Amino acid sequence: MAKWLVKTEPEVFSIADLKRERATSWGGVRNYQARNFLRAMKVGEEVLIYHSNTEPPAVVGVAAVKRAAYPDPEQFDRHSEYFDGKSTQENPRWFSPDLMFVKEFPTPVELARLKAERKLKAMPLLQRGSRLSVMPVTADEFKYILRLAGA
DNA sequence: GCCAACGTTGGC
DNA sequence: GCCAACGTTGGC
Repeated sequence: MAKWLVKTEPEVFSIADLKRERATSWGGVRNYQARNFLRAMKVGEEVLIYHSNTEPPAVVGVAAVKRAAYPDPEQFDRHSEYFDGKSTQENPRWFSPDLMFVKEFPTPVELARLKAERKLKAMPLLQRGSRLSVMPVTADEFKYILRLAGA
């Protein structure tokens, strides 16, 4: 089973929102590399939730894949900011899985902390200039981050 | 198909 | 608010 990490801006959608809603469609991703990772997610796989563009940026908890990726309906909605005129029902471009809340860390693992860990230095999240919003995490990295969270 | 211009991301 | 990094767009 693969492990994953997804970024979200807490001002837009936070882990507290996910906790309250129990599950959500992880939509609006409009980057091909990230899209490919979303499509590779399988039901039951675990996903680290990362808060970006906030102070401090941090891994804040865990979700799980509830439903494998399906075409993101917003790409067909002319009034959505995620509308894509080049997508068709027959040939959708963008996909979103459903993610469900698993747990929120009592203590978030801050970006500065992740950066200080040699074992995590290969994570795309920590690469200079990486803007990838969905990425795979190795089993070791996943375990290690849970340990840093005291979870 | 190249590549400059532009927009976005996201840490700081 | 700044700006580096990167992806996308569009003229040619």
